Amino acid sequence: MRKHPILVGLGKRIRELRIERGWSQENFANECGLDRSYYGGVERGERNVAAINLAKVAEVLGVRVGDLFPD
Amino acid sequence: MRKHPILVGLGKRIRELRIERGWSQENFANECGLDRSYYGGVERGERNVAAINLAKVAEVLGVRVGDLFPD
DNA sequence: ATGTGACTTGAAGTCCGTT
DNA sequence: AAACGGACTTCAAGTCACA
Repeated sequence: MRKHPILVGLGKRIRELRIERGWSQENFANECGLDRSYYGGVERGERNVAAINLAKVAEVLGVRVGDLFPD
Repeated sequence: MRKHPILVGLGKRIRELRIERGWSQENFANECGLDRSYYGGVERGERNVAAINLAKVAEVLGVRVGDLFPD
């Protein structure tokens, strides 16, 4: 599987924000309209997630898409 | 899914930044390691570009990935 | 130099399950 | 609650010819 550093950083950041908000992966994934299995892979940095799904995640988290990427 | 507003906004922003730097689509795409035709589609909002390609574009533009998304 | 349509291939994304 | 797998279907990635 792929573990591109960009994706790992992205996954870690999203996970942080989700946990801050007290969501489970499963509930959060459902809220975003994503499959729980797929979403788990995103947090683990194994999925090269595309822009529209990034936008969905950012919206549910209540942040801008840019905030999903670590500096 | 094609011409999604998120993608159109993203493409416009990327185009702005590219033109500011005086690149042609073709030269810029090559610099990013992308095909010019594919890249053109990104600027037109016709491609749901994924995180790794966003990272390539941001790097060549010298901005953070978050800066590619309009507020 | 860019827009566009058509195309193939590999990965994105879904749906079920078990650990 | 989360990781992980199999078996799918859909779409992003990447390329080309032509306008």
